[in-house]
Amino acid sequence: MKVSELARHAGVTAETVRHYTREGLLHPERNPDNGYQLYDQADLERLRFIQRARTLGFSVAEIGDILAHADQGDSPCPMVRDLLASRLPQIRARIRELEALASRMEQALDAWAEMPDGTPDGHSLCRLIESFPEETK
Amino acid sequence: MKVSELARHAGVTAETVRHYTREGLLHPERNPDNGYQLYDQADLERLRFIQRARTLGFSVAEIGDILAHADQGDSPCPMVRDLLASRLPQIRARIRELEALASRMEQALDAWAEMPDGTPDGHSLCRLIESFPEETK
DNA sequence: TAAAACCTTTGGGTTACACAAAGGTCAAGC
DNA sequence: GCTTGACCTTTGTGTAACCCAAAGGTTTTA
Repeated sequence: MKVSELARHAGVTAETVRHYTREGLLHPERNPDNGYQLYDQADLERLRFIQRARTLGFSVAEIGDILAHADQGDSPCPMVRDLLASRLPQIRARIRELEALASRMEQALDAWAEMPDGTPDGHSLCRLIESFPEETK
Repeated sequence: MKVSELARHAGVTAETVRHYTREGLLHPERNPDNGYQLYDQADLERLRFIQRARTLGFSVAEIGDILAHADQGDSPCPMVRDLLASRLPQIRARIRELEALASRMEQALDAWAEMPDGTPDGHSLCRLIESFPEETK
């Protein structure tokens, strides 16, 4: 398979396939006649593995490590468990941050509903934003 | 004030101040003797404005636009309202994405609790990940 | 006066690709 | 045989908001 063919089979763009190949996650052969990259069925499975791992939140670099371990015959499973377990609280923290942000945004829009637009006057750039309380952490 | 002084007053790093200056959000004068950037009280207020806007989710580029408008004497308030109103649903969408991700991660950790680690065997790289259902969207 | 502390600019790193450019390859139709 | 369109290659740039290192000048302080 050529780049685009593999990409089509997996539902990604050719650029994505090239990216994973550049990053060392896929190891295509080369057609000696034209230099084209040639992928086989195993690469397709590998690409699908990458996709599954991506939906679980693993980074491309992490998946590279996982694949490298597996390629050496070592079980990547303990690493996989650890990565996921340590990433989960980070995701939860990020969610809380975004929820706090959304609350601030809503609160601001609410408070601003009754405020008029102002013209910058040297003291105030935009009273809407200035009316917003500063962070106190 | 020099870079680090301004930074200290606002509780950010000197790098951040330099960044905003490079991006055109702050316009320090120059000490002709040594080329140092000189900030005044108005710059400190401006920096605090930037911080408030950042906590509301505005990007540095957007804040640059807001400040540029204000500097021209135009009220940036309508822009500010619009930006915030259109950003809010995006934030909510992002939250839902992350919640879905967190669910998948939890579900995976649960399911894996009873699974043994495996050794890659040519068919399987890591059954943990492979056991996870593919995305069907 | 020497060292510590701070200033400057330039350039590279982070994440996961997207995209454009310049040029070679290939299959199909005329 | 040749043109055209589709696809391949590599290289380099852009994204967001900074962080950090390097090399070299300046200021402050002991």
